[in-house]
Amino acid sequence: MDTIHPQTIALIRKLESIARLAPEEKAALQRLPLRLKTVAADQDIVSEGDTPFECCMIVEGFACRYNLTAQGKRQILSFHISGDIPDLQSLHLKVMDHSLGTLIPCKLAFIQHDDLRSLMRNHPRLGDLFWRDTLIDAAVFRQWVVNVGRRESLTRMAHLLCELLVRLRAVELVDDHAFDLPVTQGELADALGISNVHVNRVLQDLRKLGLIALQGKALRVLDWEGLKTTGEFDPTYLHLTKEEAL
Amino acid sequence: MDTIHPQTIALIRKLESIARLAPEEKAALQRLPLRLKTVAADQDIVSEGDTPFECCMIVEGFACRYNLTAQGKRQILSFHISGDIPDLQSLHLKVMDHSLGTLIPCKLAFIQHDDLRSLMRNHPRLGDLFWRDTLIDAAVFRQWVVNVGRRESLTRMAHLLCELLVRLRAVELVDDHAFDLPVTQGELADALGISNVHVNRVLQDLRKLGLIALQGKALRVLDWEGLKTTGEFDPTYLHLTKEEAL
DNA sequence: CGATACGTTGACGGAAATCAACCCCGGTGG
DNA sequence: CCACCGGGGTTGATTTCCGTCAACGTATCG
Repeated sequence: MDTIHPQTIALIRKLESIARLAPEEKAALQRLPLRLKTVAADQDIVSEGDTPFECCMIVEGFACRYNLTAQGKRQILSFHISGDIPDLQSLHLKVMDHSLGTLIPCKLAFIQHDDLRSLMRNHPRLGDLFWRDTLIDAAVFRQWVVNVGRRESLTRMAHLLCELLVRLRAVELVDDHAFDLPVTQGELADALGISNVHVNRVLQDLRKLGLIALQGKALRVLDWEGLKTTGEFDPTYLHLTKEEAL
Repeated sequence: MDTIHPQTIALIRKLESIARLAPEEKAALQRLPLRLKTVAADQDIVSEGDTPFECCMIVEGFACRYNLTAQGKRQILSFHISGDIPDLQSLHLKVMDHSLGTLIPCKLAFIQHDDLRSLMRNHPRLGDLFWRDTLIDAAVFRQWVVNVGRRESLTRMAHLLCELLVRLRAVELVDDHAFDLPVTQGELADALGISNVHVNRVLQDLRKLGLIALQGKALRVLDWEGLKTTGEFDPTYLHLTKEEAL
């Protein structure tokens, strides 16, 4: 019951990227009861219409939230990485209005709503912090609205890559501007609201501009300043504590 | 200090559309200290980069949150109506990552962060309710991502009109499928990520299909079922307590 | 009553979708 | 061991939706 769970390291690292944690808060997080699960690629973790009684923390892997239109088109709403709790909103919104699925095999840790609630009762600052986390979530959605609504496809792609780099770096998954991008071009297309064919062309353009190198799933940003400029990227909306200028 | 403020009626009505309120909670809301202000059309209430110390409640009028791209294009992120507190997120996100502005002259009521915090301390259920409100906010952003990313312009417009009708009806601003839409076509364009010329054509298409009547700012939905169908509209994401089927 | 903002219409152009091959590569099974 | 298969990536040809430009109509207001 009071076991310390190493899987919470990812969560703590993520939360520390958006706020300070007191030692006793970290300890309380580490004692959260977890239900561990490994899930294959392309599986729903939670589906639209579900009424979950627990939240899902990504320990390792790559997941996304998405919606399907009546025409059967998919729009990916956000990508999620180690330390994220993508369905934290289910604490206060009973019915899922979108789905959460894996993109590659994932290690997950489920946390009961009740356990989260008592944690927040005992540690009000953690309650505020989780609220803050969902607010940052919303800020990211806002940027995505701008991205798909008002930016041309090259800018869109650059912006997405910038966001991923900064978020991955915050949880130490970036090695000198290089990181793993384990998604298909079709999935990028569904995130950016463009076609998979066009994703291919835009990625080539970014390569020709000398901004990125991409071989297989290995992405290296060759010109960070240039990528930020073409992506019109300003990390303010991620509300990180240490401004990761770099 | 313990004055009862009639301006909170709008807020209470809005909160009651997404949860039940206990009498003492309503009373506490009515005693919130307010700073009233009237603002002309097309004025920023809060601007990107600001660090507000208070939140803004719309008593009457029509406002929007928006962002500007490097190319000077505007993307409207959400519309806000009577009872909304569009910048509630500033409680936990110090820096505004977008702007909040009026679309028509508005009556506003500002509430100090500190007053909100003590309100939530004394009434934890209200704290949860405000959190819930920001989560619904995020759900609306998600739908907008889908709308702008994966729907064609006619569907997009229909979806937006459906959302506005349901939200306005929840605060009793709809009279038998008719309501005031006090925004220009250019503003609709900035919300939908299309051009103002195209907005004009899409609105004409909706009229030709017999779905809406629009003269000046007066919008009447002639075929609600038809509009919902062409807009692929499912109100679940608004998380209203009484499902406004109608 | 002119100034100005908003709405409407038509002509034209362009960014990206769609369609259709084809390639490459890893996995599987005969 | 190699043939087959299928998913993902790449490329070119064609189409389409929507943007841009430009002109004109209309309404509101100081």
